[in-house]
Amino acid sequence: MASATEPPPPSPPGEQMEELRRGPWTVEEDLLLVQVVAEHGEGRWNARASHAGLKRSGKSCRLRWLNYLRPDVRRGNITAEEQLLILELHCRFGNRWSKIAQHLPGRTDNEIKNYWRTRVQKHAKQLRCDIDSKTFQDIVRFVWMPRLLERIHVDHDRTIGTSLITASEEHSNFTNPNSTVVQVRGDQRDDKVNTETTNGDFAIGYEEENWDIEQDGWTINDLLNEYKWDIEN
DNA sequence: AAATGATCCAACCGCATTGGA
DNA sequence: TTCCAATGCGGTTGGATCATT
Repeated sequence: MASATEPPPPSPPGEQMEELRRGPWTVEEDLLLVQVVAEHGEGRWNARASHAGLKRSGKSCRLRWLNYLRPDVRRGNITAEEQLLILELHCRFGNRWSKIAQHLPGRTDNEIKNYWRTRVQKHAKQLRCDIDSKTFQDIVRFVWMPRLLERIHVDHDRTIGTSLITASEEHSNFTNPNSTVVQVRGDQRDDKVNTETTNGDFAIGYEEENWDIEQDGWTINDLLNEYKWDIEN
């Protein structure tokens, strides 16, 4: 936390009264913050802010550091593995974002929260069910999570180059060799979802998914019942 | 090409908790 | 024990960007 060489106490009264800056951070501000944290470490954010000459609240500095400037912060798309972990952990911890973030190195609570709100809640909305409902929890458990597992499996095979079959074949065989259910679902969804790419692979990306199940004549119960039946047999 | 709507995400806000004086 | 500043956390907002019409 605080280093031996502490910055001087907060600025004089005149300066304290100065209006604090808000909104997006500039490159210059980022550099100042990085520099002051490198010199004095994290914590005591109000002192750090004034020491660096930043017209920002300590709170704002802390948030900027933790969510953006920290060297170990991981940026870019949430991977299938991470998605799966988030779904699992959310089952266990609920909206305890910081708790969930502890299990995803480099990901911030803010990022996970945003992921949940934008992607997961969107699906609940599309399915016209409450995100906290048993129905949606079942969909997550029995449909979404198996599909993520499947995707991880496919990606893994593709990466190590041992799979000679196409992802589309894999897609229908993985969860249950006797099952065609997942494949049927995939085929029935929007073109954007499981579009076959030029190399014959399936783009099963979550980002492209669009669960217009009811639009395709499938109700939530149809989906759950059939999928439950399928995994039980 | 312009207008409009949808989506994403950085940043803010308010409340709760912690820890030191 | 009480007070208060710092910190942590979850919810919310607003602007930028992308997609669609």
